[in-house]
Amino acid sequence: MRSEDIAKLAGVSRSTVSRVMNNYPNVPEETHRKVMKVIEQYRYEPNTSARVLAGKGTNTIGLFVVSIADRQSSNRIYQNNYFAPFVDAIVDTANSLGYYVLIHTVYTQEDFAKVRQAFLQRRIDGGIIVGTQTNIAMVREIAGLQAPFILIDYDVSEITDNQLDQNYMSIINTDDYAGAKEAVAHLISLGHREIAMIAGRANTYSGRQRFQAYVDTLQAHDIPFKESYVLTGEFLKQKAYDEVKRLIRNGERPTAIFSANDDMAIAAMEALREEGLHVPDDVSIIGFDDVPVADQLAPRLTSVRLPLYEMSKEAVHTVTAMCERRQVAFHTVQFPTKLMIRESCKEL
Amino acid sequence: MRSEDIAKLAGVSRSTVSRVMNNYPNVPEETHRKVMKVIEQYRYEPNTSARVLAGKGTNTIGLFVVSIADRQSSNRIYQNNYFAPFVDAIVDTANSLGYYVLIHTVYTQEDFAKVRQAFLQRRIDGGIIVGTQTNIAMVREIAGLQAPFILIDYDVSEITDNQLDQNYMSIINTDDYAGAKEAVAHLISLGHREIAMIAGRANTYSGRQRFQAYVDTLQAHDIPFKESYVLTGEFLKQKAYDEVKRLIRNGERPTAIFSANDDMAIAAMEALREEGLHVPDDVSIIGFDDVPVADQLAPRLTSVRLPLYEMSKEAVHTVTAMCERRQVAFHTVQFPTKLMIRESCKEL
DNA sequence: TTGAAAGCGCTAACAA
DNA sequence: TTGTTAGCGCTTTCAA
Repeated sequence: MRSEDIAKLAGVSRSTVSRVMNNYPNVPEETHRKVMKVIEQYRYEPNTSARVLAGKGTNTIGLFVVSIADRQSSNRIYQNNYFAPFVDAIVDTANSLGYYVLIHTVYTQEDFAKVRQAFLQRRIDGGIIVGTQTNIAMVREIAGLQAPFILIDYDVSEITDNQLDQNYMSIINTDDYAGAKEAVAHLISLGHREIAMIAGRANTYSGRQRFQAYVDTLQAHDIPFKESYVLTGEFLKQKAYDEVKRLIRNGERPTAIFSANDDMAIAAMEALREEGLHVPDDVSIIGFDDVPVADQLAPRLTSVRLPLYEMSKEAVHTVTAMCERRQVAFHTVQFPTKLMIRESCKEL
Repeated sequence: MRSEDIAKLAGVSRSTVSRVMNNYPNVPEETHRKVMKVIEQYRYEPNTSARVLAGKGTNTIGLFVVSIADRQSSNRIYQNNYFAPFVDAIVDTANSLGYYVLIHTVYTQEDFAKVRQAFLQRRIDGGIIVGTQTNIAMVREIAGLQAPFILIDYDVSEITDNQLDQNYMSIINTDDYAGAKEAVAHLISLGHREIAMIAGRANTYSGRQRFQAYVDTLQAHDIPFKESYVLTGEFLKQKAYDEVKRLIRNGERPTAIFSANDDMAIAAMEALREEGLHVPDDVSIIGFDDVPVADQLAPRLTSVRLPLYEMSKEAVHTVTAMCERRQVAFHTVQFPTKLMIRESCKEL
């Protein structure tokens, strides 16, 4: 069924059908009703490709999830404790605004070609990129596409320093620094001074911020920084697990561990258990992200909550506003975190 | 940059550019190279809408997640322990086959209009629907769209009984009956005879199969069926929690509970704990789905594993094959389940 | 208020 | 082997 068919059935021209479909004001109510009746009767839906080709938007946004896990890893699909709620919230919000969401996962540098393609092939009006590792070349390229996009978790200063075209870009972050500071300060307030950290990837903004806050907060409380207490977890369960095992077997005995994300904290708990150490009696642990399961573990994990839903909503609202030219200025938001105190930390 | 621009730069016609882009055989290597060079230099990507309008496929499949949770529920996004791996696996598989995925969540009857729209507007070449509740009218309507689609978890006999057009349809299930039977038999083999069940929704195929297997297996072992032992959990955490509390407060004391999914099993564990009952010492529990967290709980949850990744792969391969006319026949597959024995069940 | 017609960027049948 | 040309189904300008 094409607009021409509807036009014939309603006794009008294709133009009028189009005007009705697009709610143009210069259609008398009578005509509108007449055409609408046929449209509904035949459940006519205009062909998206045709309307896009004729100049309309796609009403679709791209969601690109840059994953740190291997494509090969067979349990990769179980590693997205962090991303799933994002995807969920973004899809929902977009849907509720009448947008479709084209989703693509990115594992390799070559996969990035796919995000460029999606824009260049005009499959989407705008995009949201989550999980980006520092990659100014990539960001510059996307910025050059002149299509609206949002980066979630990216260093704003890197954009400004490199004088990128900011007209189509926005950045949404959480206040990772403040969140991490609060977490470490919490441990210190419980009497801990031997605090190890399982660090995230240094090539992500959040990874760097959380680590820097750890360093600074120790210093602010006159606690010496120990190199051996810094574990490189890279945000990966397995890495964290191995590092914690190594730490313990080296005879190190921190009384507390601050983990840059919950997945690693969970892996750490497992490693500690296997080494005969009890959480929180022997070692206190704080995670980051407050993934859904944090509250279902034994002991329930103390963690820094990120307002993922609000962030996703903001991302979708911003990108669609940009798509519709309702908003043009470069814009960055930083959402506050919240320390969720549960059972995994003990006062010394 | 349009194909015409490329044509000019390469000194050929648009047709030749098109032939190169589509890997037509009748282009001499020389010409191919010449054109390719310009294409790569300018990073030309053909406009998707134009090629679709000219008769090509969209290279996009729709993924429709029919959710049982409320759109309103603030913690809805945390309720998708089951769907997240599906989405993940489907997106990945599709991406690896060169397909994009358009994802949409469906909460209400009206939302179903969106899946029809996606097809009718020709946004997608085919679709996968997961989480469908029995809704023969809906299935009939989609079948009438003459576009390939896959139903995951749907009663095959309902399709055949209703004589639906099967030319564009396939169904992928797990052997829920066998899985549930194995789970209940496991409890019985541990000496349990007082076995309650938290049932899923009766309007889903898996919900019905799991329940029927419970009934049949009890009977096969001469264990009387007790109406009061059937809790209506509807696959929802909250419902299950409330029902378990009610059961216990009514003074009922089953020694084991078989739950139709893990989310409800987790809720049950919480409810039992609050009632002062210990798992597995006082009550044994088996879940279904084997969600990622099942292995991280305390005690680690015994559960029936579904091969989600394989199912997703199969779904994507089938739907793309149908889109490309490589496969046309109606086709249904049933994947085997596997009982993962962990710590939540005790021998009496 | 409405219709005719041009054009969006591509593919494919046809002709050369 | 290559180019010309006619659509694909819509929106929108222009003219009536």
